[in-house]
Amino acid sequence: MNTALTEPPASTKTSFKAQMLLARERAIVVAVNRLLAEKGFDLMTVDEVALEVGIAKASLYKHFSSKEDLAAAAMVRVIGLAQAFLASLPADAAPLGQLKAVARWMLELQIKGEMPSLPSQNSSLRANLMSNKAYLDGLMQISDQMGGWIEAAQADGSLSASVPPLVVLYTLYARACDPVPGFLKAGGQHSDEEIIDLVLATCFDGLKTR
Amino acid sequence: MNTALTEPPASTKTSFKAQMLLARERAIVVAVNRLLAEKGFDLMTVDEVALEVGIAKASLYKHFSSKEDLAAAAMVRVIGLAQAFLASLPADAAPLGQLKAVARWMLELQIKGEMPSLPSQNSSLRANLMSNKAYLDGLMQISDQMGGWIEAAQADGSLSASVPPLVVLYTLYARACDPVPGFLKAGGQHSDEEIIDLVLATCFDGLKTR
DNA sequence: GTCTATAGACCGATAGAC
DNA sequence: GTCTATCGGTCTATAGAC
Repeated sequence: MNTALTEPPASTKTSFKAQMLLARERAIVVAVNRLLAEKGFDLMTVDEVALEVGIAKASLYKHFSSKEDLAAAAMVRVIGLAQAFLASLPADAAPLGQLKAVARWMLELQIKGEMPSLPSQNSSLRANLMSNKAYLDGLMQISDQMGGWIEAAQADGSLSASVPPLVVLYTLYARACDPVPGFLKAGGQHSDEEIIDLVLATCFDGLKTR
Repeated sequence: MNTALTEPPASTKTSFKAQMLLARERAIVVAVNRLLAEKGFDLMTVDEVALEVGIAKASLYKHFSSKEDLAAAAMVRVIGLAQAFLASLPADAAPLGQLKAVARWMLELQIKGEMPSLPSQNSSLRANLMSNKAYLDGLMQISDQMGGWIEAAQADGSLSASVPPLVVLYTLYARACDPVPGFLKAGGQHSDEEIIDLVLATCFDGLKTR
């Protein structure tokens, strides 16, 4: 056997343990993300999460002190994915194209069943999220970037100037929990790609004839 | 005293009792409707409903045999309201105008906090609703009527022909649970009327410049 | 006096927390 | 693996109508 593998330097020992913890934490968050997308916060049980990860429920509470914290971690993860996607976009593209790309990305995540959705009514959950710095900072950064594109797109005439930028931003965010893709998917008449194209078209072009 | 009031015909005796039952049933359904709009199905408790109506929980179960039945009754009520609204529309108006009117009606109901919203994930609830004839019949009738308008609007060129009618129908239905009005209302920058106009405009005209 | 409907205690199950 | 709270659902004693 390779001694480099069986006898790593002492410094990697703690690093290894830390990495295991990190890996398990990631696994937990991924599981929560999926369950949150599948059943929503209220119907997701902590037991399910532990079962899916394959660890004891008590171990969950070593990482996250409440069910709300679990959900918050999943939201922070998605925010991070969104930030990574935004950063991967070519900086010199047309602003309207950037906005469309973001909307498409959210719809793809949703239709793949990987978009966690929290009930907007649950106040304890909202309070928890609103005191989560990582979530708020990420959301703010995304909103700033998209806000810039929205203003640029209105300035270059591609986006309607009669809709306030905040309304545009919220309308795009709302694609993350749009029920229409799910309805269409259940209908079975369209492929996922067609569904996304249709929803994007109705969102940007409207229902009326152009 | 008026004997006509103190001594009604015998037939009104049972009618009076029945009317009281009916009135209470209506009160229950209205309360459920409000709570369903406010907190959603999962967070609404049967005790709350009983408290709001001012009757004992056991009395609730004289009228409705389960929490799912309560929710279904609220949905049937809203379906009935929608049917009444559709029937009140002038039959000779332009089809696009009819569709806009329906979307506006749904948004108004939602922004007033009177649109019950069920989690689309809860399967026991869905099964219950899907076996409710009154609900299904009402929904079908509404869909037929709106489907007719959609096809007419596409035929007269006012509605985009490149969007399948079913997608149009679902997109309009989705206004009932659109989170954008709630976000805008929380922002406090717009009146309810402005919010509805903005959401309707983005829905029918799209985000892009025309 | 009888009978119905009500109020409110009560039970079992489940889920979050430790 | 345990503890506790909560919630959906039921049971029983009682008040009031006839």
